[in-house]
Amino acid sequence: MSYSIQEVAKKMHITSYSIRYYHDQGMLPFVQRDANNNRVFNEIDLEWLQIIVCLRATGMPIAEIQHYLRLVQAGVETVPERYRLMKTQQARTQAEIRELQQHLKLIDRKVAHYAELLVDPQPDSIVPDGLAAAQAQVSSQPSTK
Amino acid sequence: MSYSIQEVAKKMHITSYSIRYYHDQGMLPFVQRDANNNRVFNEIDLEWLQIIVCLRATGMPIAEIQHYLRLVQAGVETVPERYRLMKTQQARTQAEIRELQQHLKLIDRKVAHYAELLVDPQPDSIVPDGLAAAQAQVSSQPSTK
DNA sequence: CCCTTGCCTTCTAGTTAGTCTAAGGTGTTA
DNA sequence: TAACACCTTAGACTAACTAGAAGGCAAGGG
Repeated sequence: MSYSIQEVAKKMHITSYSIRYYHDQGMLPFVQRDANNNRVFNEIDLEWLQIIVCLRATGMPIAEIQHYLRLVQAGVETVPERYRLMKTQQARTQAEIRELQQHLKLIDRKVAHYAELLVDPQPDSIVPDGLAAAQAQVSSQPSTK
Repeated sequence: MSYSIQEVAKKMHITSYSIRYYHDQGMLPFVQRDANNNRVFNEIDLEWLQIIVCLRATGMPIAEIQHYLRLVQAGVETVPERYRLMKTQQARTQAEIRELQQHLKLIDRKVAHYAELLVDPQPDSIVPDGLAAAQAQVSSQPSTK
């Protein structure tokens, strides 16, 4: 099976712009062209793109992905470095998930707070968002340390 | 208590560049200056910055954070919109976490695969990274669709 | 008193990773 | 034969930082 750039874009949930960008950066070295110079993607290209999308989404910079690609193409003697690279990425992603979960807690609190206010509106209450307090501060001493 | 920009940067795990950037964008409206024109941050500013960092880390664009800030400053009648905004951000963050967990699975598989290769090296085996297969494809038919 | 160190300032330029527009080619359908 | 849909490239634009240059101010040491 072969696919057009738009089909691939839809399949991968990214834009065709990004795919062209990755291709321009040499990250899709096996993409073919048809008689009209259009890019033609096959299963292998999709597999590669899947990895690129995964690594990008988990925060790996383009340059590092390019390096990884070169390692894979270089053959089995680069397996140790590939292993280290993936281990690092694994740790990075786990950390990122934990961080997001922390941030989510704050958002959950905000949601709960606003839900409460919606049910039981406080007439301009005390310290709701840390902003009522802020405005109190503004009108108090100028506090030049 | 009041803090210098570097102290705040350390506390919040962001750079002083980012803090100045947020301040320049009007997102820290209560930051004071000392006699030397240096920025002086207090607890309220830290609270605000905490929210900014949280919303940015969970993917909210600067413009939307600015909008949220304006809502908070506008008073209680904006609580319904603030609620909707935070609900959206909550959903966005939950989706992002799920997505990262999916991507992590692929990374886990790569790690496991390389770990196996390290213990039991396959002499340039079949379809390890989707690249041995790719190179096979290259040397086969040019496939101009 | 001067000099260095260190932290701050503003302004400006550069970076990353896309994202989009313009101008144009090709192929299918009405 | 024209309209439409799809592709192409080159290059401009964007968001959100990120960094460098040039300089102010205060503390401390010789």
